Formats: sequence, C-alpha cells, structure tokens
Amino acid sequence: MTEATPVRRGGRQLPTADELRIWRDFIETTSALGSRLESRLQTDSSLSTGDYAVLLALSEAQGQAMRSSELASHIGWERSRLSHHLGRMERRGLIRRQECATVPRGAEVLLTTAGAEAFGRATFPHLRAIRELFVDALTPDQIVAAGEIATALRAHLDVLRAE
Amino acid sequence: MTEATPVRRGGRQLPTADELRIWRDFIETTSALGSRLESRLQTDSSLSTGDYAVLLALSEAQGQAMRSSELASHIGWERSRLSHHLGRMERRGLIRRQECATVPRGAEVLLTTAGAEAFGRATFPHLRAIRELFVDALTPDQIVAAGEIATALRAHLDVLRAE
DNA sequence: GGCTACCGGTTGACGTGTCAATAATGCTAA
DNA sequence: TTAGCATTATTGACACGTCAACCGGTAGCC
Repeated sequence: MTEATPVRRGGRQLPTADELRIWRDFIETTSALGSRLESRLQTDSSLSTGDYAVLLALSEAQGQAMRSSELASHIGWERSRLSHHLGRMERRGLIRRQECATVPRGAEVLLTTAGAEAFGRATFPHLRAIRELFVDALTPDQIVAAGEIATALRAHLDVLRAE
Repeated sequence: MTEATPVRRGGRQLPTADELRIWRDFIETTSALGSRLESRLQTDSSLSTGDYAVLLALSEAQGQAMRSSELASHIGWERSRLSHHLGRMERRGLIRRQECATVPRGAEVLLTTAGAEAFGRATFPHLRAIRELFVDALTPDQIVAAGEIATALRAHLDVLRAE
C-alpha cells in the first residue's frame, strides 16, 4: 500500500523559499490562464467553459443525449453541480431534460438544436484560443514537460485522495 | 492548407490532438490542485485562499494596515472583488475598515487580533499542504520546469493583453 | 406487509467572482 | 466659478461551486 516512511526530502517539513515562489507563480499563472480562456470563450461565443464541456459531451454522445449521472461522471462533476448548471443551460435553451423511460427516477439530458448550433459556433474560436494562449506560449519541449507535470500532479493527488 | 494568416508553427491554426490532450490534462489538473489546496486550507483553518492572501498581505504591511486599492494591486485583485471580500471578512471579524485620514475617499484596512491569530494558525498547515500536494509530487527538475512554464505562460499572457 | 437502506436527482443556503452602475471627492480647464 | 473628469470605493445583479438536506423510488430483509 502506501509507504509509511515519513521521510521527506532532506527531512524538511516546509517548502523552501524557491519552491514557494515557483508554487505561487505556477498556481497564479495557471489560474489566470484559465480565466483568460474562460473570458475568451465568453466573448467569442457567450458560453462558459462549463457550458462547453456539457455541450461537447452531448455532441459526442449517442443520439446527442445522456443520462444525467452518466454525464456527470463523464465530465467529472458532482451531481449537484451538474444539476445547477443544467438548470441554467435549460433556461437558455441549450439543453432539455426529460424523464428517462428505462431508468426509474433517471433524467435524460438532450442537446437542443440551439445548443448544437452554439457548440458549433464555439468550437473553432475556442481551439484557436487554446493554441494562442497555451500552445504558442511554450516550446515543444515545454509542452511535453507540462504534460508530464500534469500527469505527476494528478497521480499524486489520486494517491493522497486514496489515503 | 493555405496560409491566410500570419505564419504559425507548421502553418496550423488549431492545436494537434496531442497538444489538446496535454492542454486538458494540464488545465484540469492544475485547477483540481487549486481546489484541493483550497479545501485543505478550509478544513485546517476555516479560511479561503482569498482570506489567506489578504491576511498575508496585511501581516507583512507596515502597521498591519493598508489602503484598500494598494492592497488590491498588491494581491492582483480588482477593487470590486476586494470590496466584496473585505465585507465578508469584516463580518467574520478578521479585518476592520476605517476612513483614511490622508487620502480622500480612501479606506484603510486593518488586521484585527482575531485576523492575526487566524493567519498565524493557518500558515504552517498551509505551507505543509503546498509541500505535500505540489513539491512532493514532482522531481526537482520538474519543479524547475514548472517555474519556467509558468514564467513563459505569464509572459505570453502579458504580451497578448498588451496587444 | 412494513422497515430500512441506498440511489439518482433536485433544492436552498451561502461563499465567491465579474460586470456595470453608483457615489464621493479632488483636479483641471473653459 | 463651475462643468467636466479621473480616482476610490461600494453596491446590485447575476453566474458559478460546494455542502448538506431532501425527495421519490427500487430493493432487500425481517
């Protein structure tokens, strides 16, 4: 299972000043990058990244429809978050909800034509923004390194969560 | 493909599938990392990272007090956001606001003793969490690379914002 | 049958963030 | 002098996220 060894690098408890500076740069910059992409998507397409994730999943789904909880686990959201978000999207006519015939108490989420059109209009500018804000900012080596860092961080988060 | 626009790497307009996969890993993992740290700080100290940023800045300020807009630019927030946040922190007794004698229409933000104590209690667990969730997840080389990636992304964001 | 336990989904309360509008005050130029 | 005008801070409306409570239904189990 997990190693019981409490040994840390150099026996330190706390990050060094350098590590702390890098941490702050890293977390602030990545969050600024996220906000920036969010606002690009908003002005380009009047969608949030949440809207985009939902529309993307539904677009790729069989019959452009999915069960609510299936959708939630597909995009990694809590059910409550999805329910709130679907309510807002439904008000804007991007999706529809209906009772699921097969599953008791199940809700089917359907992509409306307005939703499909909004997604279609959003895709190209969104991908272009990803290129401009992320891909163009880094060298090919850095992009690879970014992928490895993400993988390592994710793996570590998963280990800690499992404990 | 014809290049109608300024030349991009390989003349591409859009990210490759690999780049897109790395982008998604990167942005989702870093945001999960942020949320995780947020929730650690919350359970350890009943503070949000916003609270922590404000308390840190005030702790280090002369007289543990700062003008509101000075504070805003110091931690990189919009004034509106800060004003909302200070309202919530004031309700909880972490800070106080008073008219600033020198500057017209200026508001002085003061650290209360309760705020100073809360910050004191929060610091150690927070730094420990940064080590556990970030530093311990990466090799020393990866930490350096993360710093360089953050620097490159930040510089690129600044360039685009200036345009 | 009735009790309980879980499952899928919704709801409400609340903290958080952005945007646009609104004061309140000093500076400047007609 | 006064009519703008910028600066400083606050406010209101709204989107978003989390947490905990709730609700309706199915499934075991006595």
